[in-house]
Amino acid sequence: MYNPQALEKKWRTRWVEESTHRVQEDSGKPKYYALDMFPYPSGSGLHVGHWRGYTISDVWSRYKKLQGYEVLHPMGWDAFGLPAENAAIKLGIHPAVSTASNIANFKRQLEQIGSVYDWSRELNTSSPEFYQWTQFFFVKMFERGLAYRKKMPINWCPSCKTGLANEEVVEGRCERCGTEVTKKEMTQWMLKITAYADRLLYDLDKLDWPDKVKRMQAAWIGRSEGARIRFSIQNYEDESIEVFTTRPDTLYGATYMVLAPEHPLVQHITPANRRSDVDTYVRETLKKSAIARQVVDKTKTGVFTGAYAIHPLTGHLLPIWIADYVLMEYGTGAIMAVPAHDLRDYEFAQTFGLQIVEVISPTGEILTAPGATPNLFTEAGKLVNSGAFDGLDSQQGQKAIVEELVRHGMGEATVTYRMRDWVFARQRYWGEPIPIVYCDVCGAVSVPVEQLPVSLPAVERYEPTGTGESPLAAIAEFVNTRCPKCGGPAKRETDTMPQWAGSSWYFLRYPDPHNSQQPFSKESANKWLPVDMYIGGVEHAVLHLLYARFFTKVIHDLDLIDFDEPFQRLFNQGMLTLQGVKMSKSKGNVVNPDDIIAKHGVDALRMYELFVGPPEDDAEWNTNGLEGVSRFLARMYRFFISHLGDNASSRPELERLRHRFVANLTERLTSFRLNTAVSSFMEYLNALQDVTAGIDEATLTTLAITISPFAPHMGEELWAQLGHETSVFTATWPTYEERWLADEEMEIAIQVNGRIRARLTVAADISEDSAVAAAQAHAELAPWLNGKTLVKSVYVPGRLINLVVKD
RNA sequence: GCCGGGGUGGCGGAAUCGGCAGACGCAGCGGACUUAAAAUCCGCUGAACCGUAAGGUUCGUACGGGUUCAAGUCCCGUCUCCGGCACCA
Repeated sequence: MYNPQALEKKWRTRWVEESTHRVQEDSGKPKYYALDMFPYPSGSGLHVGHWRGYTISDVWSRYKKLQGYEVLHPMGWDAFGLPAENAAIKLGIHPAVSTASNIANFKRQLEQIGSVYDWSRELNTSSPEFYQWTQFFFVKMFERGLAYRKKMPINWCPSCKTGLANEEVVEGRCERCGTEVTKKEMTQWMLKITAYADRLLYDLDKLDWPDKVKRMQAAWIGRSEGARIRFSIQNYEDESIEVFTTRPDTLYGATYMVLAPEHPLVQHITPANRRSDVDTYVRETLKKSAIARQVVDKTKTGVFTGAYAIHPLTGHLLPIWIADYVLMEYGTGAIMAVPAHDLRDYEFAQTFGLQIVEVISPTGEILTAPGATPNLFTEAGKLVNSGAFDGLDSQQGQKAIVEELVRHGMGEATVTYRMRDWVFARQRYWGEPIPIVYCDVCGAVSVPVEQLPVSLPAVERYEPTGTGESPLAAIAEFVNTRCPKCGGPAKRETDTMPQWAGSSWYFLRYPDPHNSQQPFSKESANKWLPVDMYIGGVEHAVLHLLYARFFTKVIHDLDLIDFDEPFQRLFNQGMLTLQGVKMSKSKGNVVNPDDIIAKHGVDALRMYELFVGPPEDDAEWNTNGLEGVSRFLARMYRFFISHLGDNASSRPELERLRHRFVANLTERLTSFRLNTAVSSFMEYLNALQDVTAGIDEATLTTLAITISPFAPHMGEELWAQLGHETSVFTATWPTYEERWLADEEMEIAIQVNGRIRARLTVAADISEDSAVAAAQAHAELAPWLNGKTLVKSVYVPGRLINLVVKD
C-alpha cells in the first residue's frame, strides 16, 4: 500500500544523512544554476500559493540533475524589511529575534517540499557577514560617484512621522496607517542608475525573459529621443527656460510656455502684481497628493506668471504659465506648449483661451480656415506655417530645426529617460547602515572597506524620532565616531539602505557563501553565473530585477565579474487563487500545505502544483484536482509494486509505449508545459494498464527515473525497489529512438470537401497515390463520391486525406 | 487613453508547424466487487436532430466577415475579461 507520509519521511532523512543535495564543486559536470527569488521571511508562513514557484524550480533542478548537470539550487532570506520593524514597534520584539523565528518556520516548511536546496549555502541579508558586503558595494559606488546625496522631496507620512519608500505607498496612502502621503524635502542618498539606462535597455535583447517583463522594463526606463531647446526670457537676459520636446518639428506652433509649479525660475521671473496668484497656486499644488495630481483629476489648471519667453526662431513673445500638468521630475520641468499638436496643451489652451496655431498638416495644406480654431492633430505630417521649413515632413523638419537651433546655440538633440535615480536611503532601523561618516573637515567620507561592517547597534526604541531621522540618530555611541581620513571627530550617517539592497546582489554570493575576505571570488562567480534559470513572481518585473541588473553591471565595471547580466533565463509563475481571489493570509483564503501533506503527502502536492494549470498562468486551487493527482500516484505505486517480479521480456508493444512516453514527456518538460508533463504520466500509466502480459524492467526503470523530478520521494522508493542502492538522482534521464515513434499501420481520416466521411487504416509508408486510391475505393465514401469529379486531393501523411470533388 | 495577453464541454485545461477539436484530470451517469459502505476496477459523458437499434446528419473553440482543399490556429472588424503604464512633453 502506498503510504506517502512514511515513505517521504524515510527519504528526507536519508537525503540529509547522505548530504545528497550538497553541490559537488569538483564533479566535472557542466554547471546549472537554478535560482528561486529568495523570500522575505514573514510571520505568516508559506501557503500552497508560495509553493508553486518553489515546486517548479525544484522539478526543473532535479530534471537538470538527471540530465547530467551539476546543479546549484540554493536558498536564503531577504531578511531586512519593514514588517519585522513594525512588529518590533508594536510588540517590542527585536527584529533580529522575530526574523530568526520566522526563518526557522520558513525553513521547516521549505524542507518539507523535498527540494534539493543546498542548505550549506544558506544566506541571510541581515547577518553582518552578508551585509558587510552590501556596504562594500555601496562604498565602491560612492568612490565611483555612483552614490551621491541630493536634496529632494520624498514620500512622507505625517501620522507615522517618517519617510516612506515608494513601495510603502499604496494608492497614495501609507501602508501602515492609511494616512494620505505628502512630500517632504529631505537630503537623500541616491544611486545613479540613470547612468546605466541605455545598457539596461539594450541588454534586454540578450536575455531569455518573458516579453512582458522586457516590455515593462523598457517602459520603465522610458527612453525618449528629442531635443533640448532654450527660450530666453523677456527682461531677464541672463536667464533662460530650457525645455525638452520629442517634437522639435512643431516648434513654430509653440504659443506659450509652461513651467512646473516647483520650477526654480518661477519665483524669480514672477512680477510683483502676479505674485499672490502664483504663490497660491504653487502652495495648492504642493498640498495635492500624488494621486490627486497625476491620476484622478486631469482637468487642466494653471496661472499666468506675467512673464514672457522669446521664441528662438520667430522672436514672438510667448506667455509663461505654471501648471501642475508639467512635472518637475521629468525632462527639464518645463515645456513649450504646442496646443495644435498635443492633447494636453490643446486642452489647456482651450481652457484658458490661448492661441492655437496649426504647424503640422496631414496633407501639407493648411487645413484651418482663417479665424477658426485648428483641430488637434498629434501625428507626423508636413510642416506648415513654419517659415523656411514649410513642406518638410515631420522627420526632416525635426532634423532641420534642430540643426538651425544648434547654429544659433539655442538647442540640441538629446535623450531623456523616464527612469530616475534610485532613492537609496530610509529613515528606518532594520536595514544595512549606510557606511558613510561626516567630518567637519573632510566632508562625507566612506568607511574603509576593511573596517566593514558598520554594525547595526542594539536600540531601545525602534520608533522614528519624528524629525525624519532614523532611530539610529538617537544612539550617541553609534553616531559619534572618528573620521577615517583625518581622525577628527565625525558623525555617522544614520539612514539605512532600502529593502532592495541585499537582493540586488545575493545571487553572486551563493557560489562562495562563506568567503570572509571578499564578497565572492571572481572565479566562483564566473563559474556559476549567470543564473541559468531564475524563478519568481512577476511582481518583481521592474524593481528587483532592474536593481539586480544595475548592481551586476556596476560590479562588472568594477572588474569583479566577467558577465554583465545576472539572469539569463527568467520564468514567472502564476499565482494561485481561491474563489477567484489571490491567495493571501491577509485575505484569509490560504490553503495550508501542512494539512495537504498530512492527508496526501508532499509528492501529491508537488504534482498538483504543476497539474493545476499552465505554470505561467494564474490558477484556481481545487481540492478535487489534488485528489485526482493523489489517486494517480497511488495507482502508479500499486502498478509498479505489483509488476516488480514480472521479469517479462521486452516486446514491441512495450518499447513503443515507452519510447513515445519519453519523447512526449521530454518535449513537454523542455517547453516548460509542466501541467501537460503530468498528463504524460497519466496517459502512459493508462496505456500500461491495458497491457495484458507482464511488464519489462526497462519500463519500470523508466518510470522510476522520470517520476523522480516530480515526486522525488516516490522516485527514490521505486528506484530502491528495483534493487539500486544509490540515489535515483545518480541515474540518467532516458532517451528515446525515433523508430519507435511511428506505427507500422495507422488510421487516417478521409475527408470529402473538408468534412470527415470515413476512416482508413493504411501502412505508415504508403505513397500518396496509393492512399488516395484506397480512399476513393472506400465503400463508405460512395454516397459522397458517386457522380462527382475528383478535382484535387491532399494527403497529409499519417493524418488525413482530403478529396475535393465537384458535380 | 496607450501598450500587451486572453475568451475552447458542467469545471480545470489539451491541441502553438493551418491537417481527425475536447488529451489528461475533476464532476456526473451506469455497472462490477461488497451483507453494506469506503477504497478500487470497468463503461459512457460537447449540443441538437433522425433512428426500435446498430448507426447517422447537422451545429460547435466570444461575435461578424475573409483567406484556404482544410482555420481554435492566419488576416480584417466588433464585444469582453485580465495585466502593465497613465498629464513622461
